[in-house]
Amino acid sequence: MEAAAVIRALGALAQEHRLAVYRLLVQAGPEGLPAGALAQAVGVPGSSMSFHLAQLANAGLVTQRRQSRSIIYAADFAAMTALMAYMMENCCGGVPCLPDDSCCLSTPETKDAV
Amino acid sequence: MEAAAVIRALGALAQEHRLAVYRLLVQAGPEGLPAGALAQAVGVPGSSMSFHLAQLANAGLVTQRRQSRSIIYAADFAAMTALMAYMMENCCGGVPCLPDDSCCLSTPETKDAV
DNA sequence: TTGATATTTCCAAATATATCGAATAATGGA
DNA sequence: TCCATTATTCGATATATTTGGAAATATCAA
Repeated sequence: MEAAAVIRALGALAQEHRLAVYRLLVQAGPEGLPAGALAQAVGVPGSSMSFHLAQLANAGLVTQRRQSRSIIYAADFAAMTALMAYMMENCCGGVPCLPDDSCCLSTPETKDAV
Repeated sequence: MEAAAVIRALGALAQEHRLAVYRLLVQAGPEGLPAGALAQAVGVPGSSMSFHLAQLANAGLVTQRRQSRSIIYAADFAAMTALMAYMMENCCGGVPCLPDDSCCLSTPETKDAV
C-alpha cells in the first residue's frame, strides 16, 4: 500500500457521517447495506450520502454491488488491515520495545505490508 | 473513545506530512524524536511542522516532552489501539463471519473499547 | 409505455485546512 | 547579561471539503 492511498483512506474515515457509515458497514458484515438505508440511518439527504459513499469507495474501504434498484455497500476488511500495517510498519525499529507489549501489538501478519 | 476524538485522530493522520511524521515516530519507538529533526526529515519549515505536530498532539496520537531546548515527540500506541477498537466495534454483529478470518481480525482485546 | 423507486451527478455557497515568513517565547552557555 | 539555538504563535493567502436541492440515470412492475 502506498502513502497516497493511505491518506485517501484515512481522509475518508475522518468525517462524522462517513465514520458512522463505515461502522454500520463493519457491523453489517459481508452482506452490507443499501445506500438508502445508510442515508436514513445517518440522517443525511441522499445526494450527500452518495457523495460520502463515493469517497469511501474511492478509498477502497467499501465495495459496492447492485441488487435490483439498490446499490449495496459493504466494508472491505482487507483495506483496514493494510492501513494498519502501513502505519505500524517497522514499529520501534523492529526491536521488541515495551515490556508489557503496549506498542508493536504485533501479530506476525501485521508486520508485513498486505 | 468517542466519535469526535476518533475523527480528530483520523483527520490528523490523513495528511502527507503528518502521516510521514507519525510513521517516523512509530519507528523511533518510546524514545521519540525532536521537532527539529522531524521538520528536517520530512522537509518542511519549522512553523509548518509545529502546526502539524500540534494537530497530532491534539488528537492524542503523540506525546511531547521538553528536553533542554528540544521538544521530543513520541507516538502514543494506546491511542492507535483505541482507534482500531472503535472502528471495528461489534464487527459483523459479533458473529464469526468469514471462514478464512479475513474480517473481524479479532484478538480478544480488540473486541473491547480501550 | 408510463409511473414509482433508488441512486447518482451537477452546481454554487459555506466552511475548514495547509502554507510559510516574520515575530515571539523558552532554554542554556559564554 | 548577551547571544545562539529550538520551537511556537500569528496572520494572510491559497486550496480543499461539505452541503443539499434540482436534474439526470437506472431498474422494475403494471
